[in-house]
Amino acid sequence: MRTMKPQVAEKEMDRLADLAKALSHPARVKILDILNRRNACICNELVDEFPLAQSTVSQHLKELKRAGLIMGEIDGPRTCYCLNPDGIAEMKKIFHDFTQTFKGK
Amino acid sequence: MRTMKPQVAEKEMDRLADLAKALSHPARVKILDILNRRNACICNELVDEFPLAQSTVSQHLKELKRAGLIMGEIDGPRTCYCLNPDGIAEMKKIFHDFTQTFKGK
DNA sequence: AACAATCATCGCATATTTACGATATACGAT
DNA sequence: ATCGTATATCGTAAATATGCGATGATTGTT
Repeated sequence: MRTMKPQVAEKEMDRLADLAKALSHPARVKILDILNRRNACICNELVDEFPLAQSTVSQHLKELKRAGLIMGEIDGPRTCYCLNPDGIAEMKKIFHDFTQTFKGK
Repeated sequence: MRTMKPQVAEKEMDRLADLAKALSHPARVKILDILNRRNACICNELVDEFPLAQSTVSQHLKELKRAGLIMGEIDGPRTCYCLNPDGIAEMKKIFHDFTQTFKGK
């Protein structure tokens, strides 16, 4: 044991950067917030919340899916999006662990 | 009072996205970690920690400064970087508030 | 079968990011 | 004054991100 300091491992920092990238656009943060407050959401409804084209929203959804934060379930001609509990839990843990390493309130 | 749900305001979500952008590169996450574990750090020492050119590290430092997470104090021919306590505190609060809005562990 | 609706993907344009080497600036030492 | 060290900034190239409209694929409806 070389140090006692609460450390965040290299891999966790890489994953943190990856999650942060997924959150690095306001539209994506807001999508997560919407999916959280409603329990799930048809893609269409999401599009209505933004001044963005449908294809653009779809791309943002893809990035959130890539990061493991949401899931999309095909339901007839629609796609129903919801949070991915595992990804959200991981995000909570990693952000918590990281921010906790900093002293102060 | 229109809703009781714990909400993260639009502005906070925008700031979250901005902070996330600053954390969206592994090198920048690691710089914060280094500055946290040592109390402060000469730019030069930082450069040695990465397989990156000095100018590249300097750019990453600039982005972290832009986001308000670090400060650079000129000290003779060197620049001594350290965490910006206010920015770090804000980051902790905003990430905490946001992640807390999600149910589950 | 034809049509409308929903959504992902493609192609493209533009903007931003990332990285580097070269240069400029500032300072300390000789 | 010259030189070396440390660092920021500039110019540039390549990669990635962002946004849009058009197109495709799928499904439900008529």
